[in-house]
Amino acid sequence: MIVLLLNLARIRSYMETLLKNLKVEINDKIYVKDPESSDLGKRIVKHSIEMIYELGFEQFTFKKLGAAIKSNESSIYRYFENKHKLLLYLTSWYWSWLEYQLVLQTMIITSPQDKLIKGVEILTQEVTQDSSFSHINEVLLNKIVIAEYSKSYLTKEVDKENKDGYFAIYKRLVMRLKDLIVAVNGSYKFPSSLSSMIIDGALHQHFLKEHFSGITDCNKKITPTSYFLDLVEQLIINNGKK
Amino acid sequence: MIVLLLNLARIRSYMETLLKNLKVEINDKIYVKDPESSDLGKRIVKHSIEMIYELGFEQFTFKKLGAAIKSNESSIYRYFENKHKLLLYLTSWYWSWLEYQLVLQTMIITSPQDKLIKGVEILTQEVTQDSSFSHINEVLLNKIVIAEYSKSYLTKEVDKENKDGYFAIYKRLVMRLKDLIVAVNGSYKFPSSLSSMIIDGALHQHFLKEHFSGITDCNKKITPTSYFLDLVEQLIINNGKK
DNA sequence: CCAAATTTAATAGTAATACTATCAAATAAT
DNA sequence: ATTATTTGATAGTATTACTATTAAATTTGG
Repeated sequence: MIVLLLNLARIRSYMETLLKNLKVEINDKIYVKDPESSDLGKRIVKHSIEMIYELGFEQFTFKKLGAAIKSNESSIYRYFENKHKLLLYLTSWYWSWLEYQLVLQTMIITSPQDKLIKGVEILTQEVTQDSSFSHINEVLLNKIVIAEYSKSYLTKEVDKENKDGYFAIYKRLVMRLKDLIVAVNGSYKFPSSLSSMIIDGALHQHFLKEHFSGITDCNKKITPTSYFLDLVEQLIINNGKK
Repeated sequence: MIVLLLNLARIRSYMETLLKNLKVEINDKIYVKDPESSDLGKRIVKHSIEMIYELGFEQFTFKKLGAAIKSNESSIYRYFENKHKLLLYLTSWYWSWLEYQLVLQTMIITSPQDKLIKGVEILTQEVTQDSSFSHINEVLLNKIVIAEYSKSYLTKEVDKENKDGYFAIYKRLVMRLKDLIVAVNGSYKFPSSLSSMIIDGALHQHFLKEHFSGITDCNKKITPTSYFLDLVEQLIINNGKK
């Protein structure tokens, strides 16, 4: 009984530590003023998600956003230097949210294999319901990440921005999946590449099934998740068992 | 002897058919005027490759290109509607060139496994030497494809442009690799997804090793090719043997 | 090889984008 | 209630992404 209580206490403390680290905390160099700190900031975030989803990143402008929220273009510049920084903010928020899902939902699983399977599921499935956070629509944000995330790092400024930590959350998430892979099969030679490929590849397969359906096996029935689960099973789990 | 001659004749005719289909022929809706048809057109292509490589696609403009080739901005618009179309042209050229490499270099291989291995090598390795085509630098073009290709399809116009056949060469190349996969292991459930993932994933891994080296196992010694070869060996070749 | 047709260069101009600056009005904090 | 901060409104700049026009240069066909 005492052992049980001690374990519970340990688990609780462990969870608290994790949850603290997992708060959606975005590098404050990404914004000029924290959009979470005001009503206007939250409206900027909320409506920018809707507008980028509808118009695409190229057609989206601060002027249009200003009109949509009945605020002024110049006010938006007080929160974000430019739309690139806003995209970095939104995608960082998304990866942070996904990391939170990953850690929370794998925490209670003890089997490394089941942990890995759950992890792959979380990181490759489509987001279908808008949960918890009031002003942020995760369903749309998932679609934005599929269509726009690569534009945030395929720039000439990537090395500088990487140094400034703008991609830290994304990279940490890749490393978490890598750790799950290594835990099942320590002898696999390319755990980091596999992890980064699963996360990026899932975005790509989701894109393909919507737009280039001829070059993917994924569709409404066969999900990217089932493809990547099969992949991981063959490469990591089955070989890990041997 | 006669049999041998007949075979040679058949092989030659087969090669001719293939080479005809493989001529770098780009959908003529991509350009206003064929850049191959004039000296100015070739200079536009040659220098746009150098400029996009140096400046990145966002900073590259027709005005700057005009200045670089000592020609006029308006003259460039007679060849390409806008820089997006120019990017489509360059990347189509690249995929066509790669397809040519793929078909030519796998043609003489009879073993399906060796064919697949060679195919994966061709489609995942870095381009290191500028061959054959006078005014097009394939080494730079490969780097442009790594850094910019996804921008050509991650747009709101993708479905329309896809219907117009702007991505046909790329998709055909994915299908060719898929065919190589199926030839080795017909029971693998996701040959198209694996093929598209290898081609896109190789670009991604090349990017990561240059800019986010922490989340890939690839580097100067461990190439993306060795990673993808191992993948294909485990998923397709070993299981195909069983 | 000369005239006609085509291509290219030069210039100008437009609408939109991506900002910056200024200042007044509204709101919140002490 | 006063002060500080935030927001809104207006204006302005440099650059981009084009289009239009016309003259000069080049190519081509008879």
